[in-house]
Amino acid sequence: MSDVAKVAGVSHQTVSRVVNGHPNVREETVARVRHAISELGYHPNSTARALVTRRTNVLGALAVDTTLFGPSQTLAGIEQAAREAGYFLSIVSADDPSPDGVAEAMDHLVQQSVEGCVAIAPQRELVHALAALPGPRPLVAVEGGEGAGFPVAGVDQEQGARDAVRHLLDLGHRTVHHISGRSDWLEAEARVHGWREELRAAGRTVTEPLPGDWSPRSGYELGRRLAELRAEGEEVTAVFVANDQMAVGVLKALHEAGLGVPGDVSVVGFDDIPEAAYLTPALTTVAQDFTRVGTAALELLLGALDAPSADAPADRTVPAVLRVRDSSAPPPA
Amino acid sequence: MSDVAKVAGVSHQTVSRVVNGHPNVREETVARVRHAISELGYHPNSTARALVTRRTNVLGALAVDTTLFGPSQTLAGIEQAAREAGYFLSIVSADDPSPDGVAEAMDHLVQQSVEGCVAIAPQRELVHALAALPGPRPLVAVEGGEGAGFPVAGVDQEQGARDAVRHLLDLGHRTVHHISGRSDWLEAEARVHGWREELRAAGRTVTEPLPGDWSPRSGYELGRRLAELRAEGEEVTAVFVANDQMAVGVLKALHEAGLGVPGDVSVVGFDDIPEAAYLTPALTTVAQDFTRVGTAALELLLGALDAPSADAPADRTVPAVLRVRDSSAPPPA
DNA sequence: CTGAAAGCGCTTACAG
DNA sequence: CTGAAAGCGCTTACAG
Repeated sequence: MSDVAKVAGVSHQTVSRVVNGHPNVREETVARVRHAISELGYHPNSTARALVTRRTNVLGALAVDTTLFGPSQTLAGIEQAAREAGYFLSIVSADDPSPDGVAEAMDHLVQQSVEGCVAIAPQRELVHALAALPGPRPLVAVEGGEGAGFPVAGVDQEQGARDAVRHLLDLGHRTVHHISGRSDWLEAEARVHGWREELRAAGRTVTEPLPGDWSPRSGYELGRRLAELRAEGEEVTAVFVANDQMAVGVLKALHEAGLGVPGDVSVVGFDDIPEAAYLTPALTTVAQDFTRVGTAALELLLGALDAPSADAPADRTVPAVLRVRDSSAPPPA
Repeated sequence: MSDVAKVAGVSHQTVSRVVNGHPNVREETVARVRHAISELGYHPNSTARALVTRRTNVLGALAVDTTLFGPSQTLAGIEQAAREAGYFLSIVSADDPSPDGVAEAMDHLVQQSVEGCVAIAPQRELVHALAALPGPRPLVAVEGGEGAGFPVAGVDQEQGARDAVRHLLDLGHRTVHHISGRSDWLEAEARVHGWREELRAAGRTVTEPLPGDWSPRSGYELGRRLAELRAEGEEVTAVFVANDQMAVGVLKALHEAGLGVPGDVSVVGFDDIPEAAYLTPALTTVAQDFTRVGTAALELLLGALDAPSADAPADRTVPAVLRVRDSSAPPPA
């Protein structure tokens, strides 16, 4: 900056003024300074600026298992929103949702003096660990479940699950089986809950959920189990699968068992991954708008940054939307 | 820090010494300082430190379309490797590979004073834009293609493609059709090249590649085209599809056309997405180890950081590995 | 083993 | 409209 000042023949604070667009600088001076800046290829040192303004302009993001579709999409949404708001985004992943793992990850963010943080926190354990930590504040959670002391942005999982079940019931199925996600995930729990409640509200039998782990493999195994149940005489005509990846496995298992979808069994997934519409049969599923969730989370964070004292910031819930395709139909006559 | 010094009854630079683990501090002093630190919940200000050491400890990552499996996996690999190396990772995405879009994204990184940058640069245009930019340096590219002036880490796309074709040829197919990826992507080009060369080396007919765009939808459309070609009398017994998502669409199109896989047509994909093994039939594909690519990219960057003068840093190539499953078999008799 | 001094590159009042 | 001064919170030689 002092080099620029020298070349332009002004003091370094005049340079600062033009860099920061302050008024009260003669036009000709501005021009001279700008010229010197581009001539020297000068870039303001963000570190020095941050030191004096006490604003780093960086936000932190805690990411989890990005091999999963949802988390990786959400992260992209957050990044985009952060950049639009003029912030830098520093990410750290927590492969390990234990208190220690989370503490280490958050410490990384704290060390960096982030101004705030959004945590993708789909697991119950992770949310608890986050709440217990001094960590960076303000903090907003994505898919985190309420009551942990920070605002939450997420998709209305329960509504999505209810819509899926209702769709199947409307088709004429007497009940709907469920293959659930990892039990430590809040989303898995919310979908189980929505599924169960919709069934109860309709006065239908509620079977035991088959516990999956989100992976195609577990979907496959549980799909086989479903076929066995059917072979044993249980009425299995429809299944709501907690995510599309498992649904892929279910489709395969059912096919191998000689069961037609949707002829014998209807299948509904969750997520609407890009492949969903091109599976055989095209998968009926519940779409989540992860980009909107990311944007909503960032709005919440920005709000907290603007008004740190505001108590009880409202959560943000994005609706889930059912997309009916070819894997669901009326039950066999 | 001065508060800590006061509480511990030492000067602030002694505090600095214990924080930075310098030798030559009396044990008892260290203990007193540590005590004061934890009592006050003190965290060193990374900004102030960065200002004086001239090291921000942050690395930048340029990400592209993270809805795609590969890029999002690679990013995760980079993040992990960066953290292990003690760096922070700031990400910025370039949805737009044009010079302007890239310039804006890289500028964001420059403003942040990153010490180096790894760019996921799968498109030719993006690589050129990167090379033309003053941008942050050192810079290493992932999947970027050589000759742009910075080291590159990536999977051996050509070898992967050749392996896929060889596998099909060994099965007895006379030739192999190809559904390619987005033509502006270097990986798409490398796979086309590998496919073509392997066919040529074996003296087989090289058909015109069918140009896809990576999406399941384009796979579906091109799969239909393939079925038409076959109906018109062309010998279509095997197809190498440039990624698994398109292969999903191809499988659907073939199925709808009444063509069996692998009975009538063998299909081989690329990527080995989690769903691949659970499609019907389980997809033979070429796996890429994105985590290793991310790690390799970071090693390259760290090397460049250590020895900025080292000329012609070697590129790093990770082998692709063919995974034979159920979608490939000998041609119909 | 420990402290006084200088300085990293900026911005923010304060003068003029 | 513009400059001299102080200070953000650290680290790095330099003394002692």
